[in-house]
Amino acid sequence: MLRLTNTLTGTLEAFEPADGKTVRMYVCGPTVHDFAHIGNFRTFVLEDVLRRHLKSKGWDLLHVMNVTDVDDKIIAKAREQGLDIRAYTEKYVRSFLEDSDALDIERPEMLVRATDHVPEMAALVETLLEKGHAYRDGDSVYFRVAGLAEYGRLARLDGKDLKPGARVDVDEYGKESPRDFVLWKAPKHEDEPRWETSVGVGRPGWHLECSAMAMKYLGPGFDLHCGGVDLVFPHHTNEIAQSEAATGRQFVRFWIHVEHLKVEGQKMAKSLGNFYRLRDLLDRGFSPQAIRYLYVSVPYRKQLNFTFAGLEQAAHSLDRIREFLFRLRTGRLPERSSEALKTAFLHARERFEHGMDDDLNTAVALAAMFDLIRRANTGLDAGELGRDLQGDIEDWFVEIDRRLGIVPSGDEDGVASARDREVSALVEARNAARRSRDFERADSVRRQLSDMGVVVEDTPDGTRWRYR
RNA sequence: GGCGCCGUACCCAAGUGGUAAGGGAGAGGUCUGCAAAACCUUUAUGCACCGGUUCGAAUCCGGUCGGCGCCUCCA
Repeated sequence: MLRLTNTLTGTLEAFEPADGKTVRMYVCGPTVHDFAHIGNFRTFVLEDVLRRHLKSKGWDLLHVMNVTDVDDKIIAKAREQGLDIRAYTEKYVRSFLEDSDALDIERPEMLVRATDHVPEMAALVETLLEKGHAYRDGDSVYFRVAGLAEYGRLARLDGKDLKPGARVDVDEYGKESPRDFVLWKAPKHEDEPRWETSVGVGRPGWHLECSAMAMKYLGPGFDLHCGGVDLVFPHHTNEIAQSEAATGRQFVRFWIHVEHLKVEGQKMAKSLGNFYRLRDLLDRGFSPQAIRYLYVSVPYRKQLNFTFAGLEQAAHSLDRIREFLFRLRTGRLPERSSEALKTAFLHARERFEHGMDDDLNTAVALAAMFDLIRRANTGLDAGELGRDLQGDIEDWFVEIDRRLGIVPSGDEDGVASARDREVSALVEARNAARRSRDFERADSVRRQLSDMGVVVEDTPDGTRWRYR
């Protein structure tokens, strides 16, 4: 049984899709005004882990992710560059998808852009106006929070504690109350992007797109909605308010929020010089998989302190997995395994699943995997791991990879290329030298291989090699 | 000021009343021509600190100190 912490109640609750079959899930995607940073990707990777876990439970998935491709920053930057917003954002949408692929993030069933759904948003505004939950000020439309008893429940605000002097957008002077938020913005400048819609000329407010698109594709009420913790208020709070005011029913059953990451103990900020995009880390020689491992190693509800030392540790942890699989695949194994080892294998698999079911406790899941690695290595040494388990264990690691995306591939054992044949010849030459006890020659070949990025290891079962 | 989270070994981290998982790093050892990998041993009588509840607390309660988040840009 899967249990997740629902922000709506603040407690761990058993989760299953309302219809028992298909999980309807909406995720707040990137605002494409710039390249996504490593903080964004922590959220997206952990949402991906959730997505994969839900699939493993046997449910179908309808996962919608939005791309916010119109907002103040986009408009300003596009204008600076003399581009229309579509042309401006295209580059960042593409880059987001490339980075997502590099991090092995699965594509949602639907990726939807705000600017493709303006009519739906306008329709939602109309409904809110009709029902008296919205009001006009000039060509702008605002949502009226007053009278909604439930407002702010998600963020645990009592609704009236707006800090005096808090930031209030200067163009929203037309609001009846500071708590109200804009649904539809009248154009401020001549060259601003605008849409002619049933509610008038202008552009949508921030929160509107998610309500409109989520309800269009997932229905007025659906199972799961995810995002970073910073979205709890105001974004998700306002999504709930406007959606439920329009439909009169519960918008989302489960809200899941991913904690932020810090960098070297501090908030990541351009002004602190600790702001990283994925590309920045790859340029420093870190693998996307090490980055993903670091994300996965800390459960989603805990702040992750991102450090380069931590990233190196993650890379080393990956090495341990890689070494084990290499040994498992290349070892000379007996026919049968010991009962104790079989039991340990089943126990590890169980513990992995229990960890994941317990609010996606990825740290426990990884611990279960490493326990099995240690136990299997011992078994390999003692000759108690047989061919009857070899395939099962390999299959399990394929499954772990399908679930967490953190298992190094076995590419080094792949189809022999011309280079592979060259390496094999050198390895054989080295062994010939070793047999004739010409260790100087043997070591010189080892150095040559090392320069080619090849690691050579001598084992009781013979010499094996792989690319570093 | 209001609401909330966190503080576990050198680093990361699990743990939600029953006597400290896991990973990385370090030290010693086994194996080994060398090297690597692997394995074994080792690194918290103690979980920020002080009290309390309890037969028993890292886990519950109160307080103190420290760090972080949100209170209309934010993943």
